[in-house]
Amino acid sequence: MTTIADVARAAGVSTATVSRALSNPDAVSEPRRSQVLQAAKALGYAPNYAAQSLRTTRSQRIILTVPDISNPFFSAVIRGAEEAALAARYSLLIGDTHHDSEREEYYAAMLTRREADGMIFLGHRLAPTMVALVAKQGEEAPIVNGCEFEPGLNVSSVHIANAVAAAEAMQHLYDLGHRRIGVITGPLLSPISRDRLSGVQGAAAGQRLWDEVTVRTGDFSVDSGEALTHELMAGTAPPTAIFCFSDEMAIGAIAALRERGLDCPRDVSVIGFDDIRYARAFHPALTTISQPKEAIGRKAVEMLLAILARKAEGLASITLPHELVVRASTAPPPAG
Amino acid sequence: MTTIADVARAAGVSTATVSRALSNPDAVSEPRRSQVLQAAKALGYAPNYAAQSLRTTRSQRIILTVPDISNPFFSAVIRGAEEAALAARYSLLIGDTHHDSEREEYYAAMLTRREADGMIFLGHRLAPTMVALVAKQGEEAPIVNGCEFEPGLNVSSVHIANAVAAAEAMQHLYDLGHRRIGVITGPLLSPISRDRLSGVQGAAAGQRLWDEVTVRTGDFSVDSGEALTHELMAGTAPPTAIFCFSDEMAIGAIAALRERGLDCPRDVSVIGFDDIRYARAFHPALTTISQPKEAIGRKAVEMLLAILARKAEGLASITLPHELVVRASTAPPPAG
DNA sequence: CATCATTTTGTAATGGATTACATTATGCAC
DNA sequence: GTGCATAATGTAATCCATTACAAAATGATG
Repeated sequence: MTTIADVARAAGVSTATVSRALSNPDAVSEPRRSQVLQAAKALGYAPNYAAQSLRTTRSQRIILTVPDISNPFFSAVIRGAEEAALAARYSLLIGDTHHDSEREEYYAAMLTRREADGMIFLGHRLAPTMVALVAKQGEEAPIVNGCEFEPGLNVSSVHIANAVAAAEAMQHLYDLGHRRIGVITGPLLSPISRDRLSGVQGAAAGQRLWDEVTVRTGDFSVDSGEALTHELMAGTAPPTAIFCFSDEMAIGAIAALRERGLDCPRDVSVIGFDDIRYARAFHPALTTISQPKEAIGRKAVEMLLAILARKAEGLASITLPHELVVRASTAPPPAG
Repeated sequence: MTTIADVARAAGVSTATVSRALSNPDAVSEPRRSQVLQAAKALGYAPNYAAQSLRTTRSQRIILTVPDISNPFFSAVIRGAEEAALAARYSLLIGDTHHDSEREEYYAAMLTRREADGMIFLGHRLAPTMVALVAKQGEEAPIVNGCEFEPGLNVSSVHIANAVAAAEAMQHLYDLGHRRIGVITGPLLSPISRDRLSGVQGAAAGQRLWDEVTVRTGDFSVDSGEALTHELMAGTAPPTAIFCFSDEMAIGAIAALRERGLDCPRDVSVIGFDDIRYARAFHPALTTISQPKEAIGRKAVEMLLAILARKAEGLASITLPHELVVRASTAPPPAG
């Protein structure tokens, strides 16, 4: 491995000059600078990452944990984060937690070991190590929550207005003429689900139709959407529309309807949440709440970088715009 | 930050003993060991990653580059890789290249800087830095290719038998009675596409029906599947079945058929490739070639670790089993 | 109890870059 | 040409853990 000393020797200067020529060019006179650059190039020199990181106490890394990396919603967020990180010459370390707290803790420990300068977590749970860090460092703690917003955690976050979005989804169904609506939420441990449910309640109450809403708790998966739709449709007076808190569950819901010989949207409307990559190509194309996924990822990184640069002013909770995208999976209820 | 010296002081031993107690417990007598462990715990000590990495010249990191992280095929591979890496106490640095060679080079440079011990790339192109590394280190170069297999690259790889799989897909269509078949490939720069196309040719020639095959070159995206299907169907004597080299293109193909008022599989059968997460839930559920995505990721990591441990014996090119999954998007051609 | 082998522990060098501080070179004014 | 401010460069300490080697402790043997 070529070291800075090799370059220094080749260029006939000190290691200090090499270091400066590379990382702070203005501090070196032109002739030296090109000498150094040339020597570095000739030797194929690249600064050793560990040494640099040890000396500067900066890793230029961000650790991002996701509950499930193969979920296209999360992977879109990751994509945005990666982009923003790259632009700032940071790199992303990705941890798939599989919703498992042991893994969450494992990744959290990376901050302690200074493997990363900061952490972004997409989820609603904070590993004990991180809670301790927040307790100690307060708003200086280099932690940002993406997608969710749990005030008790005391960390900055980026998300959409989940309650508002959910209310809009409901209102869309009411506007189409639906009265009996089934709602399939995500786990109620997550604020995302609770917020959306509040929005549902608000919208329903506004129409004096809360009695006509049936709520079931899913887990965001296709399977749970499918199973719970069967449950909803099996009752007397089944709903004419189903609002799922994720597109995956909406896909499951539509599959269940089909299994029961029902057509979406003719017999039952379905509305999803997220606007994942396949929402448009699916048949029927999903009506859904579009989340600015890439932007959430980008913004989360930017917020984290601001904290790291000590430019953040207190905790921030940023709300990004969502959008109701009406496609083919919703329609007026069948006559009668 | 607490350092090893703090722990040493607190435990009344030397730093060497602390280091040993932590990373090589057998080398330390029982009483000391517990002294040290207790002190470390009390102080909340965790070894500094950069220092450790600098000293040992091991980063315990693997860099994995993907052309598009939000593609569920790749994210499933990543998931498998992450798992295997974690099991070996390595962590994964993920780089989304957006198919962009500059980014490929950027991530490749991480190896040079020793930010990672090895690299796995899902794609068919090797950045110049990596090519140079392979030229220098030969089969010792810590690089593994996932999904594709390009012999000229001289790196080990994990993949399925693409030609065989493609031939099986064609044979499935022939068995159903199809004669005129449209094929939508991926970019022919990638060996994956070329191999699959060879399989198609083999199967068609075996039936003496190569004349009846129409090939179009896509880019694996939903959009290209859609556009090229329109092209295929616009001709005189359009195909009765379409084989797409990715599920995403198959989804696009089915959408195009629907736009033309055609039903899949009644009027035209469609078969995909990959068996992504949504293949099953899509309507009609996709007939496709299932790739062992997680296993590819896992295996790639294992191969890389073997190279790093100098346990690999020469270049390896591992073929994992695929499977034709027949679902609802294929059926016999319409009568007449 | 002396001797030697074996464990255990400590001392200090090491990995490679950055940077405070010291030194030397350069430029400008008179 | 001298003196002084400023720019450029160099010397060496530093970041923190690991580990070769040296030293000390322990135990076994006769």
